[in-house]
Amino acid sequence: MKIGTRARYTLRFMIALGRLSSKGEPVGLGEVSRSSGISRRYLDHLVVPLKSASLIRAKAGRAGGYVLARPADDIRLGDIIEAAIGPIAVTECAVDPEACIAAEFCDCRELWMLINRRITAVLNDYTLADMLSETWLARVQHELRKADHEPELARI
Amino acid sequence: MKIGTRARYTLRFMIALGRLSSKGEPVGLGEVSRSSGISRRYLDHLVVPLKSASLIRAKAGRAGGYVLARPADDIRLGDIIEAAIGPIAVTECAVDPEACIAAEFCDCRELWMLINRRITAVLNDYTLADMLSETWLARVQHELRKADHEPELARI
DNA sequence: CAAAATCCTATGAAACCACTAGGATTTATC
DNA sequence: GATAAATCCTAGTGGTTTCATAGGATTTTG
Repeated sequence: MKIGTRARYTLRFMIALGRLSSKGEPVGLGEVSRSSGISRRYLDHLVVPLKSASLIRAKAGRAGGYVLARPADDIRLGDIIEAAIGPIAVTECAVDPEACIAAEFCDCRELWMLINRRITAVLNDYTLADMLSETWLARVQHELRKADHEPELARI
Repeated sequence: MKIGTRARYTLRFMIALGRLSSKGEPVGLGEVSRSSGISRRYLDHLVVPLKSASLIRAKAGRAGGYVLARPADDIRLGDIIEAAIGPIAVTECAVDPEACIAAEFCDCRELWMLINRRITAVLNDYTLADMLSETWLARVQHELRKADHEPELARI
């Protein structure tokens, strides 16, 4: 039930890239490394699946680097996470009904499916642009309060 | 982002126990093993944290076994899962604000918190009694359709 | 006492994760 | 065309966690 550093760092990378490449100029991994605190060598890895998924574009050679392949508001957080670690599937059976070997014993499948949906719902509701915007924090904190059933508890 | 067999088997164990011990008689692990398809030896392990969390009670010796320590409608699914694998925390920082070392770089904490809340919300909304009831499947499938924004798609 | 159960400790195999490393290739600039 | 700066490709390692089995000690009831 953990989200590993792979997914977390990948998201942080995309946020950093979104900030640094706003002018459309390629950004080198060295610069991203400095501004995100992720080791240059590790970034090398994170970048591969993002490229395969066409979320970023690379320009090789001197003065090369990476750019977002699409506008940030067209990149859902789920796209990023799935590129990093594959499809969201808290269990096999949550995603593939056939994968449930113990169907005769086990009534848990719909529960795992429900949890899976709740996670993907969050990830699909927000885009990279949302996380880059000024109002991001306020928006999520508002959502958090709704979940809490604690309406209107100002914290600023 | 996986829910391991530990948590899944523990839940299945509790469901099986709930069914078998409805009369308040202790149920042996041998019987649970047969009816749940989980190896007797492995059940031995799953049972320990459930007992520590006072979700089940053991009666040792001949004709001993386990019983639910409370009525099933007083046992939330979250209680079971947390007993099995500890607090739900998709990331450290989602649960402990201090755990975020990279706060200066990273704006992801509220996102992980939100996902964490969505998961615990499901787990706290339902009880073991819900999963034991006849209407369980229909209820969850209804929830799933709501999430889909596919209102009223009958499937029976 | 003996059977049937819980209870305790250990261990091994496998998978997964985080990260490092070396070096090949590409390409803009001089 | 050489060079520097970047991407790109392939390995591999150390550590942790997880899944599961096993042996045997202890408890308690018939």
